[in-house]
Amino acid sequence: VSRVLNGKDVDEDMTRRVREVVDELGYRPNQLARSLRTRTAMSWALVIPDIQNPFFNAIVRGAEDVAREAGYSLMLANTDEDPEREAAYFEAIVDSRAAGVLLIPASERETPVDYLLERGIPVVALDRHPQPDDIDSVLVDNPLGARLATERLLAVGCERIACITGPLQTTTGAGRLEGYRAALAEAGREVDEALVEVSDFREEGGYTATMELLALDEPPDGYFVANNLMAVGALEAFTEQGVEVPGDVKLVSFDDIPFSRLFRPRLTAAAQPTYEMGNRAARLLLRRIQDPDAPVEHVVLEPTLVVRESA
Amino acid sequence: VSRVLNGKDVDEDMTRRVREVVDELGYRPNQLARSLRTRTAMSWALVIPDIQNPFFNAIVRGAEDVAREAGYSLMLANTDEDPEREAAYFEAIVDSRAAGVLLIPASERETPVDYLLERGIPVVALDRHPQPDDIDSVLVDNPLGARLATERLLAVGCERIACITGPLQTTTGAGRLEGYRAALAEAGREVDEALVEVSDFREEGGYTATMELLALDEPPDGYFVANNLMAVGALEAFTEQGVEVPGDVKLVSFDDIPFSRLFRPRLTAAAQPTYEMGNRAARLLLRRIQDPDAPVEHVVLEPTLVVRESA
DNA sequence: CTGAAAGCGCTAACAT
DNA sequence: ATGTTAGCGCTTTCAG
Repeated sequence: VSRVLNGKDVDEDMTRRVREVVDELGYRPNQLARSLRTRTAMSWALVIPDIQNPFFNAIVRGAEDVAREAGYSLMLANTDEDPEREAAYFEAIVDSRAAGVLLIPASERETPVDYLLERGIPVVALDRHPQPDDIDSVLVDNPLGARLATERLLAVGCERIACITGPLQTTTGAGRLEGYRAALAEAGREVDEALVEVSDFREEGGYTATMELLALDEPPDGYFVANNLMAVGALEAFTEQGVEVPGDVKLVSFDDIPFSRLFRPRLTAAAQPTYEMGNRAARLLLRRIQDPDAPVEHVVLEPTLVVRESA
Repeated sequence: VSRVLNGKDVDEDMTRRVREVVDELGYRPNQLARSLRTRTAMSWALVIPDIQNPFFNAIVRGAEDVAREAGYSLMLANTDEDPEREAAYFEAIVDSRAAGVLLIPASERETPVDYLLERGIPVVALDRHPQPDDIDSVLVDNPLGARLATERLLAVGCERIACITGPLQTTTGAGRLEGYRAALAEAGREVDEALVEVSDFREEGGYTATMELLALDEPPDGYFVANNLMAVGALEAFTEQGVEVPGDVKLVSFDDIPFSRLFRPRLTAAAQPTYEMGNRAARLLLRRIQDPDAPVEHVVLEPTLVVRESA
């Protein structure tokens, strides 16, 4: 029976007979026993840091389609940006003998990718790059997106452009600040370090940073905010302080927000190709499973500027 | 070793000795083998219909906290409102011998809850109620929420109040329409059937329904829209047609939307206690696992009206 | 090509 | 209280 169901060499008669009985009995192999024996299961895990961040949710879609088509079921794990929870999920993933993991690391330094690798589970990194960078990855060109955003602010006539970025030890935080600097340099502007805020990619952080910038003697007239949540925080600060966008100041964010066309103002943003990111990562994982020795691949996707009202 | 690790009767000496060696070797039991033997695993599945709908995402949080505390890992499955995908996930869930399932059914009629139940996996229904209603469930009081919403529209002086609801074969669609009717009846108003639109809980559907209502000879001056996505669609229709909210018409939606305070206009809504829903459902599941014969419980939570700008 | 037997790593039942 | 054995349901040798 095992041989028939797994498509090994069996003659036709046998095959037919087995199939018949299988159908009749509605027999389904016990996958647990199968996994115990083969040491692998037909499932993938997708580890995301924040189930409530629409950016990550959009990535899921792209991965799902590939997984389903290849016959894998995709289980999601929400780490809440907490390395401890992430570690707990890693254990559960190993326990389940998942065939592979799509990982958006909670932390670039603490995330124990090796724990999975050592146990034979291939990992593809998404959005952020965990420490040992010898695994497949799909990232977005962060400096490019930041440059597009900053250039837009320059183009609409901003003189003093602020940058609210995330933690500098993250690829995203550092890369986006880098792009901002590059854009200003190219335009022959000097960077006023007082206008650079290193925050935390959270709504609250964006709010606080904006309040600080607003309190400056010479406040900025343009804001590049390095992710969606912080942009929301910035908008709140503006509303609270009666600052009009795009009247008084302009703003460009990184990451799009669903329904953002209903915002006041509608946000101009460097949008990431979220579906594509999930899709490519899943395809990398598939390849890695089929050919463990394939050369490591680092895919870099390009963000695009979506111009709306805010700048 | 098995006995020590599972806390059976063993004397101290033995326990200590085993523990020592376990630590030294970094031994971790193979959960697959364990599950094969015990026919159950320390994991739960949470099945949601749309990973991009913030309402469902918020529910996840409440469930996670309970699961983690009780030592279960929570795996998410996104069905995309598709009964076929849902069925595929059900198989994967059975295969994994999950200890229980938190289910937001993709369809109230087609969802094969029995498939899980027959295989000994307890199920708690959330938000929607699948056909055989002899399982634990956590629902929101849909009629009440709709009444609160409609009463608000009455209170702000609306004369012709429309209702855009979801499919009537769903508890949510039917219940919300029911509450709308009840509120009007209580106020001594007659329901103009031309103002009742049965749609599909999607953005597109909300848009279309609103366009139809707008085209009426005597268009409504108040809109009760029965979920968040359709409210977004309605807002789009208004924007497109140059209808001002709350100037020209008022609107109250069901379900809150994250960041909706940044909307133009900020939405007044009957908000569901999402965290609480996930939390209660998870606690019901826990109880059901510990005591399979406990009486079936149907929890009904109350929505609250959040008044903002739109009505 | 097929039948038989061993064994994946664990727990539960049976002895002692 | 502990040592021993059988067996969960599969796949993979090894013979034939």
